[in-house]
Amino acid sequence: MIELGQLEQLVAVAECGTLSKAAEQLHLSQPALSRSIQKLEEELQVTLFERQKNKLSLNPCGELTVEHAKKVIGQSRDLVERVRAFERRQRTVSVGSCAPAPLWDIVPLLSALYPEMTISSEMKSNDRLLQGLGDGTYQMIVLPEPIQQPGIHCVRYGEEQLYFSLPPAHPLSGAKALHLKDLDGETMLLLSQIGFWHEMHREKMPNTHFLVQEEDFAFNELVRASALPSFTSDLAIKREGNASNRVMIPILDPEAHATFYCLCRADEEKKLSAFFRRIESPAWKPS
Amino acid sequence: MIELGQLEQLVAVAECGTLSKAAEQLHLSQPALSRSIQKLEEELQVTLFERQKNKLSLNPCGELTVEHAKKVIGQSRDLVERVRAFERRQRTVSVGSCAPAPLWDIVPLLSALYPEMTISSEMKSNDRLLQGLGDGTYQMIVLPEPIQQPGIHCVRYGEEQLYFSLPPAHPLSGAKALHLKDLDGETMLLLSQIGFWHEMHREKMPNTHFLVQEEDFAFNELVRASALPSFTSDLAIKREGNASNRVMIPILDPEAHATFYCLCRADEEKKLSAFFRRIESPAWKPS
DNA sequence: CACAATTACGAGGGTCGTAAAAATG
DNA sequence: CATTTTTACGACCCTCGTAATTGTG
Repeated sequence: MIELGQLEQLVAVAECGTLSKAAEQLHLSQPALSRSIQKLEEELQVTLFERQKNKLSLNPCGELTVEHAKKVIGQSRDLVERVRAFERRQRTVSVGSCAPAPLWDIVPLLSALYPEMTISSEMKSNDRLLQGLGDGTYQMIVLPEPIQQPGIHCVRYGEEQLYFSLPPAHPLSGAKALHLKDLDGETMLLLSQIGFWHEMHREKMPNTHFLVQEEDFAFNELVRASALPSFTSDLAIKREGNASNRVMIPILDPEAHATFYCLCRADEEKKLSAFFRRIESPAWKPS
Repeated sequence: MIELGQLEQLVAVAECGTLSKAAEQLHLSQPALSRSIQKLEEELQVTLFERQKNKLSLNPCGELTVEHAKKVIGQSRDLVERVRAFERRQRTVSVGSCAPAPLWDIVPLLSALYPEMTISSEMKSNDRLLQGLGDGTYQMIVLPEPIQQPGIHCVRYGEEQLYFSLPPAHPLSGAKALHLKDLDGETMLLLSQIGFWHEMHREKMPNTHFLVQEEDFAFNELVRASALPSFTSDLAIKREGNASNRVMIPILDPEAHATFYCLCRADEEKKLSAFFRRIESPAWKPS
């Protein structure tokens, strides 16, 4: 039986041009490679090289063999890649979310419920999420609205309320509640990884100058150190505590309030049943 | 590195359902196969089977692997096949002819000129021959007419004259020459392997009842033992001598005279140059 | 004389088979 | 108790590397 190792050796010789160089590349002694090639020719019952005592060069038959060998080798590499990728996917739950807050609870919860699984998560636009749910990129997605579709399982997850985070010296820091337009036109700090909330900011506060921060740490430092207004939410406050020297003022616009829904494909609902049972139970509250 | 042998073993286990049966099929002890499979899983870094102490069954990942393994194995078999076929073709000259007589000389001549080559020959219709010359099935063909085409090399080879072979007792056995229609309507012996001559018989002797013989030996026996008229030709007479107790009478119809031409693709003319030089030399005569 | 391929030969590793163990229906 | 898988162990074959040979530019 012909073996992949032999084909690799043949290709190496073909590409190096000489046995010695190929042997070096293959971490093999040159005599060993010489024998291997001879054995390959024996098993194929075909001579692949022109022998000129001192030189070895592919004959037409050898060139054809190399050509096919590359295909076979490529396909075998492909096999390994695909199988490993498949296995990895079997062992991972991919979650896509429209906003960061739901992931704060969902990822740890999934980790706890499926300890042998890898949990991967990312944020994307609603469109991308739905598409990814369909094509298998995600096993579960979080949207700010319910989807009623055959083949899709949809469960209400929780809510999030947006707040302004103002320094006490701000003129509006005494207000009980505000609208988005009340601060429109000012300069505000904003995190970049906030998912679908970005749309709202663009639409309802078109005149605001946002200083967008990529990093969580940098954002928090600026919030503490500067007098610039920024955003937060009930979930963020629960998670990180009240930022020192900041006043949190709820935002009255309906767009500043989100209700999140967890969706998965109906044919994968069973695998995630433990998760859905948990978030559907009366005891469940986003912490 | 993963090897084809391991993939074959995997496929065998998948198809046999059990290690023992697969081991038997592979002419291998069952423990050895058990280890090989384990090693494959190790190298893939993936478990392929569900282990139930007593039973071994493919998991989804294993099924995927088997699927791809079959492809790789198939492609490697294909490699061997193609390479061997290519090598065989490198070492053979395939000749196609419209009639048997030219091959009597051409095949031995090619064998003598190219002693390291295998000469293969067969008879086909003119259409098939031309097609086969184009697609590489034949390196050379023999037609009863010249072809003037760019990319095709065409050389006159020789001629053949058809004769009636009559028993002395036949009413026409005294004639100096005859036409085909003179014997139309009688019962005649005919060889099956006569190439394009068949068309002529069908067209010019539509009322004749032909007793077609598949075998050369049977035909000759019947010619000797019976009083049935048959055909022969100048080339056949030169080759086999005058059949005892038969009168050979030339046939006057132009269709009973053939001029043969040897054709090859212009891009292969060089390989066959020795042959063409020979048949173009003034000394050449079909023996 | 450096470099390339082949042949010879001894050592080491890997794979095989036999034997034994564990588990199942 | 027959069947199946896995582990243990010793033997053997195969391939490797070193060394030597031959041939070339």
